[in-house]
This record gives sequence, C-alpha cells and structure tokens, in this order.
Amino acid sequence: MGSALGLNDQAGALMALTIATWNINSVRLRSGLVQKFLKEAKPDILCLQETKCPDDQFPHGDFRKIGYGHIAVSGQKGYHGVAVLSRLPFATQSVKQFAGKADCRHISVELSENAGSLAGLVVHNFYVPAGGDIPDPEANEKFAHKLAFLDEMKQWGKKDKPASKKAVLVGDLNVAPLEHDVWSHKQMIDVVSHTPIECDKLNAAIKSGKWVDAVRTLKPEPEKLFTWWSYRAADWVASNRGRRLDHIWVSEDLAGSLKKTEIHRDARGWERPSDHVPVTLTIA
DNA sequence: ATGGTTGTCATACAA
Repeated sequence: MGSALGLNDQAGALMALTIATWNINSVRLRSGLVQKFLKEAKPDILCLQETKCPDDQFPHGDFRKIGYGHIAVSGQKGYHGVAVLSRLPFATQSVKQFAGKADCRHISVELSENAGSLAGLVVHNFYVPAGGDIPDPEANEKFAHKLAFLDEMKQWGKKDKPASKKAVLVGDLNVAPLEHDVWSHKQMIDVVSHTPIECDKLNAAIKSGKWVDAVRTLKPEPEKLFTWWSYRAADWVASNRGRRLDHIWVSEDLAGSLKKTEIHRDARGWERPSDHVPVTLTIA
C-alpha cells in the first residue's frame, strides 16, 4: 500500500482527510517548523495564516519536496497573507476581499475529482483582523475593521451559503468565543478577542452560515482549549494564559463524519516558535 | 496600573 493520502480503499477513494490550520507568523522564518509539523502530523492539507510573504518569494520548494505539491498562496509584503499546502490537487482556487480592504486574509480551494468521496470539498482559509488594543470601534479603527469583517463573514454565510455543500472553514479568527476558550473569562471580558460584541458576531457568522464548530463538537466545554499563548509572558507554560483563536468549522453534512481533533501544543515549545500552534481535524 | 515579545523592514507598526 503505502499511500501518501492516508486511509484509502482499493479503488483509491479517499476515506479520511486530515486538515490543519496554523498561524505561522512568517512562513520564510519558520519554513523548517512547517516541514517538521508536516512530517510529524502528516495532514493532507495545511492552511497557513500570517505568512508575511509576497507570492513570488513563497518557499514552494520546501514543501513540494516533502509531498505537498499543490500550493495556493495569497500574500503581500510585511503583513497578513494566507496559503494552502496540499497533497491533493485543487480543481479551483479563489480569494475574496472582506471589509473593503485589499488585505490578504482569505483564500479558498476546491478539491478536484481525484479526492474520491471528498471531491468538490471546499476549504476556506481565513485570517480575521486582530483588532488592536482598545475594544471601542469609535476610538480604534482597527477594532471597527474587525467588527466589519465579522459582519461581512455573517452576510457571506447567509447570502453565498458556502456551507450548503461539503466545506471546511479554518483559520486564525482572532476571537475566542466561549467562556472556556480563554484562561479567565472574567479577566478577559474587556480584552479584544473575547469581548461580548466580538463573540456575538463570530457566533452569528457560524449560525448564519450553518457551520458547525468541529473542535468544540469533539472537545466540548468545560474543557479549556487554547491555541495561542502570548510572546510577552515570561513563562507561557507556567502562566498558561492562553486563548482559542484558531478554529475549524465544517458544513452540516460533514458534522456526522468528525473523527478526531488535536491541538498541537508542543509546537509552542519548539525553537523560535510561532505564538499560535497548529490545530488538526480528521474527518472520515 | 503597567509593561511585557516578536517579525518586518528600516522606523514604527501590527500583532
């Protein structure tokens, strides 16, 4: 056997798919860590955010040489940037603008016919604006931009119905929507990423798009789940003041196929780490 | 209440 695609039947139909999301905070600086993760976790698809890399400088070869031959990128100089690395071919790819800015914060791919039972699956990769420090849209235009972006995600879910077919939405959504998505609900209530208005808007986007929060379905509250720990902590392990900012949602028709999710916490302790860790979901 | 770190690109700015 030795299939590169994980669990396959004899006809080659895809029986299982593992998808991962990771805010890498510079793909060029951390290409080595991406390769380490790909070799260890072996996802079929990895969605990256904050690549901080113009498309003509993206290190395609680093990932092609270890089996990720299908790569879709939408990057810009210095800031933002998203990418999809895949062992499976794409039929199409596209990018969408949100909240009236040309920021590279979204890319989607559709799997080709070779993907067996998951042929046609659409993967949306998002990088929602962080929103600055002050949780007031009047005083802080970055927060206003974040709220507008979340509102537009809701409208998109309602109007374009991206989850009306087999689809997965992943990314750094920069909101920890549930009480147990932060180390202290009480101490985080006025901190950007966990304010009620952001949580409400993210939940409205899930609802209007008929998405299912796959990670929380498999690991329900009150278990605390974090995917990000600040660089500013003197000791991130000891303080453990994390937040769940990185998410994987699936369309309703995939909700019965959720098999396993993992938050790769160890990656936060790797050398020169990103402040986010990878999250994986397996559907079968 | 404050400052704490990191990456990019060159000096502050975003996170």
